[in-house]
Amino acid sequence: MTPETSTSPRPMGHTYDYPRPAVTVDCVVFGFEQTDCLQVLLIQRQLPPFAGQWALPGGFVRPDEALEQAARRELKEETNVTDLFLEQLKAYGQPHRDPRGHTITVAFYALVNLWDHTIKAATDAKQARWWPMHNLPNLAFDHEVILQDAISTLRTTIRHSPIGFELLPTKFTLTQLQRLYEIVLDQPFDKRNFRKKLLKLDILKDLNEKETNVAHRAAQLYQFDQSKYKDRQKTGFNFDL
Amino acid sequence: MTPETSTSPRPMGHTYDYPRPAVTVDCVVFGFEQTDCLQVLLIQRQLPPFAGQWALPGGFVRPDEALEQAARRELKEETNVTDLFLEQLKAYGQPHRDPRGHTITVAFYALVNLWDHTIKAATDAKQARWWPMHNLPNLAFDHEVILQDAISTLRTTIRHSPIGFELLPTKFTLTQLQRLYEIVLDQPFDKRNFRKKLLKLDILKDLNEKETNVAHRAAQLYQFDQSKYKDRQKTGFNFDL
DNA sequence: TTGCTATGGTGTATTTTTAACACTAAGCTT
DNA sequence: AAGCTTAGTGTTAAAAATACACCATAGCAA
Repeated sequence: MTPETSTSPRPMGHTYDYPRPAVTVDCVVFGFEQTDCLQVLLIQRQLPPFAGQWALPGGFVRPDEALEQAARRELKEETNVTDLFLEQLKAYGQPHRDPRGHTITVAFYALVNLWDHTIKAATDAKQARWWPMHNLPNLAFDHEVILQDAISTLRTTIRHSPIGFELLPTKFTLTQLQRLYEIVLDQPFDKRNFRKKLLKLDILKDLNEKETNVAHRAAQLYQFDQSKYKDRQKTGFNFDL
Repeated sequence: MTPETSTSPRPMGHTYDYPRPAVTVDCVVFGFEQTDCLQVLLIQRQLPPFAGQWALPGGFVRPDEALEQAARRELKEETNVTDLFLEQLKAYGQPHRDPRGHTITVAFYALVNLWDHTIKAATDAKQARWWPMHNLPNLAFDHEVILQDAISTLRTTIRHSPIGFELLPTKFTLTQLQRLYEIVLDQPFDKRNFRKKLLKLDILKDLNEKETNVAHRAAQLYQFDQSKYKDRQKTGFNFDL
């Protein structure tokens, strides 16, 4: 979400020779669940404008704070999520996107895996919860636009760069990986071809370890091998799934 | 470039409850010349900080001005370039990137064709000129970083989306197009394969018209056909050169 | 213990795409 | 008329993408 007006104690004014827009950061946080759907983390606004409406987590950039740092801080404050994959999406600066006045927001998108991270909803007076992509509430500000841009960027990026693993537990099966791609790209893949292709990339480490507690044949577990990936990159190789 | 401090008459102060970073836009303008090299448009700073140094054209975002609009305005003011292809690159907000204080810049990259546009250098007190990519001067602020990011984005984007045509005259030959790709991607292409691939995409209009005033066999002229391209897109087709 | 259910895991044949490669054609210059 | 310079064209071999169906194994229930 974008600026609050009265959360912290009111300091004295800050004066500049020329008018300045306000600057915020907002985060589109994607999560993936075995429920087989992509989810987005939203918070419910407590204060006007758009009080009661759902919005992207975010807030003001502080003095001398880097943009990414601001995004991580706000995410921690509002949703208690830390150590996630975070990448800049785009800056949005339409003059009337915030009814309180000219506000520029720098949007980020983030990927978390819901196995390792448990989101503590409702910190402060703000409620945070996951929403399935298919069934989103109305969003405050221009956050619908930002969210759509984020999905579109996620789709493009996941095909050209191995970021999908960020949405899975460290140890995963090839079927889980395939599901993830099918859901994000909304497109089915052939099981045999998918496995062939991925194993041929030679960026997965076979853990010689199997799933447990499943009511069927246990699947082999794999792990994304970052160092293998970097080696392969040097040899002019493309991920391109 | 980034903020000036004393260009316009000094208005009275503007006061806010919380401190705000300054917000600017900067543009990486790419041009392509038959000299067979990619060029970047830079301006020479007249005022401190970094007076005398070369920098990306840019400046403050005005109140209630959209980001892209600000970028276009600054480009026109500083270099007299209008009507160009302009796309947002990234926002840069490292706290000390501007010695005058916390300043966030939203960078854009632009493509112009040097046949149709003639850049009027030296408007105002600022000098503007094209620099070949291989031989750039030192740049002010963090503009080297921005420029490198822009090239890298240009390389990626030109391979997946038909933006290369923006750097060529409306009517061009297949050889010119191939040169452009070779220079931007710094990679040779096989003449026959390149032509086959491009013609097969079916997004070029054969103009039934030939080059003139050349000291050798005249080449066929083509034009990028945007409507054909959009039709093809609908059929789930990828540019992917 | 048997068999039912659910998911894991594997290979081959066909088509499509990519890559490598060299000569003739045409227009202008001298 | 010869020579220079760039335009324009087709084939073959290798690699990659696609389409497709059955047996294996673990847990659970009868």
